[in-house]
Amino acid sequence: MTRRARKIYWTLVERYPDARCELDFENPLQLLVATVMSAQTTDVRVNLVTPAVFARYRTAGDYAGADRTELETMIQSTGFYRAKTDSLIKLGAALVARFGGEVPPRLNDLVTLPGVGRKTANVVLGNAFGVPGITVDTHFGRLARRFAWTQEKDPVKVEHAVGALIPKKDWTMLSHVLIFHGRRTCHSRRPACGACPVASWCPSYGDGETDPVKATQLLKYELTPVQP
DNA sequence: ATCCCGAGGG
DNA sequence: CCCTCTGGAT
Repeated sequence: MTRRARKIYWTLVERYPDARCELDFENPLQLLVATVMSAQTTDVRVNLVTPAVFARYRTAGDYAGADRTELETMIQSTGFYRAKTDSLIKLGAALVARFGGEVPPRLNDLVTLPGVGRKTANVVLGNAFGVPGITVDTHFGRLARRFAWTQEKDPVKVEHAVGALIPKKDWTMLSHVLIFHGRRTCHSRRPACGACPVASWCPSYGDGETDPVKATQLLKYELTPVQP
């Protein structure tokens, strides 16, 4: 179990050498804001609006005192913009009120912030503070189940199960490569098994949910097919 | 139509 | 467990 998991992990690391956090940021606050905005949209789209947002709002207090309409307009193209604006304003206020305007480098503190769930918290910990964290998004959860690392759906249980298989120092990179793999190859509906570098170790290969032949035809990236 | 590196609320 | 929030790309 552990051996297979690590083999899959290292193979994916080689397959996605560019796997990393793709949100532009210079400090924890910027990453936190960008990550809150990234829900149900793409990093490319978030990076399109953050320059203007970061120029206008530089401190937690700036977000707390933001003009709602102005901020909504700036982040409108990222979707869910009313909920996100609401979160960012409350988030700024909470940072000022409870953490001296700084982003707390602890999971238990981060998840108490408005608009910050466990996934967002671990992104900030891993990429702004260098604290190893597993970010269980929809891709990560799906792949953890396909690889039979766990059948749990509760993100916390998934974290614990996978964390026991992969060394802690690799948790952040593991999150990135699984998410890359989920987006670029092992899609939810039509996984491109014909181009999957870990198909030979995948317990779900050919189980009916996957569609190797047709999925291969949908491949948009130049990946070398691997026969199991 | 379906999906996107979610979170909060019922 | 369910639902809602939203624009943009494919």
